[in-house]
Amino acid sequence: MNAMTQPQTVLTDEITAGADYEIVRKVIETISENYRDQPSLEELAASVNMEPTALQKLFTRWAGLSPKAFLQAVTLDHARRLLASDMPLLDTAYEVGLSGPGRLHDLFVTHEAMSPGEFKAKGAGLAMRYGFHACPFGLALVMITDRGLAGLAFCDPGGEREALADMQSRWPNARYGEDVAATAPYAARIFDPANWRPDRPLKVVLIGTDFQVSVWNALLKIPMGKALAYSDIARKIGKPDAPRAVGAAVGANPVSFVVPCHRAVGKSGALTGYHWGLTRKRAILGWEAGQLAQV
DNA sequence: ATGACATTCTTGT
DNA sequence: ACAAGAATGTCAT
Repeated sequence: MNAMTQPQTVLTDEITAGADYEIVRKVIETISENYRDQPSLEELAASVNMEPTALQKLFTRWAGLSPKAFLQAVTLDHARRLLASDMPLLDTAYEVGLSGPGRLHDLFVTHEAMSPGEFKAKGAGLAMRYGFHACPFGLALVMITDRGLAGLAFCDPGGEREALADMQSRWPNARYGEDVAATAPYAARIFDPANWRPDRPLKVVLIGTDFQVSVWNALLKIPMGKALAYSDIARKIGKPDAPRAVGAAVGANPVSFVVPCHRAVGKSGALTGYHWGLTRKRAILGWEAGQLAQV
């Protein structure tokens, strides 16, 4: 009955990309459940009924990392190393210095917060356009206003309606309309590192409470390939005793991936929760490790 | 390793 | 206004 609300926007090549992610996702799941046992390529391939070489190729093309290297990247030790680097992340002016070595910079964004009045209206008078697009982590729901990107959510094929409802509940009074042509350029820019350039920053509108916006700001200053503990973020925004509230605020981030909520981890380096699924958090972290490895 | 609880902010009633 | 919940952290077993 809801067939009409299922957007028929997925092109052929995007469908195969989605199917690939399904396989990759299963493998990642297997890896993260048994990473202590160091599952071999053969075992992983068997778990998804594939030839080892085929899986190797698919996985590497997807992540820029072999399954074995990926296994390394989601290990506790690795996350701990990301934390251990004691460079003064949040004290340096992040916007200026990063244009240096080729592709080694992050997605650049300019962001503005919504005025308190607009926030209180829960999106009233806001025209929200949205579209679903294939990305390396499944399907991405991109939502934009005329002031820039306002929302980014993830789902698996078939979960479109649920993801859309999740996002709409955040701004119940906004008007919504599907507009894939308008959102497609955003998706292309966000998920292709080749388009991450300071001269073409991405416009983002942050819609949230003061506390939430300050947390999201802190997240934006974590460079790719680094991570911060929730308690560290709490300290950085001047609320050292509120790590749990930080966790809640991170989880409420409506623009996932662009605001790198996946770079917040537990103090021990353990990957804790993720609104769109812990597997996806691992996938994103592994994918970022692959991007860095390609430089 | 496991579990209780402390502490802060958001949200729905 | 109040109570419950949240993507945590810590301390005691």
